[in-house]
Amino acid sequence: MEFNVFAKACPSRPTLEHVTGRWGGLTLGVLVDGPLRFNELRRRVDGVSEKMLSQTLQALERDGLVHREAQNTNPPRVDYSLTPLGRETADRLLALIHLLEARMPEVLEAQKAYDAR
Amino acid sequence: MEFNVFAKACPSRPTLEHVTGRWGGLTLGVLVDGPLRFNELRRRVDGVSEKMLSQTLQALERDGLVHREAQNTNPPRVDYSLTPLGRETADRLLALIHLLEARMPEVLEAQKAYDAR
DNA sequence: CAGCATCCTTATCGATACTG
DNA sequence: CAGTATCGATAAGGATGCTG
Repeated sequence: MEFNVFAKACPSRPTLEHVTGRWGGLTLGVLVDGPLRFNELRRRVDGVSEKMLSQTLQALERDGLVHREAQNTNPPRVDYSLTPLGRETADRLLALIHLLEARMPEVLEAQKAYDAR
Repeated sequence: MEFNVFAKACPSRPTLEHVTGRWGGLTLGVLVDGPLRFNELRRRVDGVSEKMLSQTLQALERDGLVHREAQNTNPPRVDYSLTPLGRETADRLLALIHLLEARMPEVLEAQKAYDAR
């Protein structure tokens, strides 16, 4: 079977959107450093709301990229971690993120030039 | 200077969003094969509307990832191509896309398992 | 702590019509 | 051909209150 994200109806496209979406990428990104709990994640992914983080984690879990482990204690404790596939995905994502971060001076330069026209 | 996409106000975050956004990534992805004209792009990025493609291209051009070359002929002809930075970015993006496409069976499997609970 | 439910505001998007 | 302008539907997102 062939998958192609460039095709409108390909099932790979929703998954790509989860991974590259506003919060999906950042969530995967912070999880490469190891498992994190819900509120820990919230703090690291600066700006994400409870609701969005929750939704994002569910989508990533459903895609098999994130593993959710709930301990039935009081207070409750839930650990989120990357699956093997999640880690591979996150690695590629971080390669992109690091490139962009490193080249931001160039980007800002281009923006200034564009706006000056 | 330090850039960090995980920080809410970092200027790198909008750029990451342009690159990983719904249409930005696909647009960069098809441009790796060489320069394309507007309507050619529209056809290849299946599902994108005129408006979204236009906006996407402007954002990518402003970030210095895409080069726009307009010829003042009649009918008009405009070629879009990747800048060197755009190409490096697209390469990383494609690495991610190809990984996901290759592993979609695994993803679909995980989704089925998730939904069955 | 780790969420879900609800409401409400805002941005996104697509469709349509139009221009140089 | 390569767009821009405008509008209405829809979805994303934030704030708040509540639960086990």
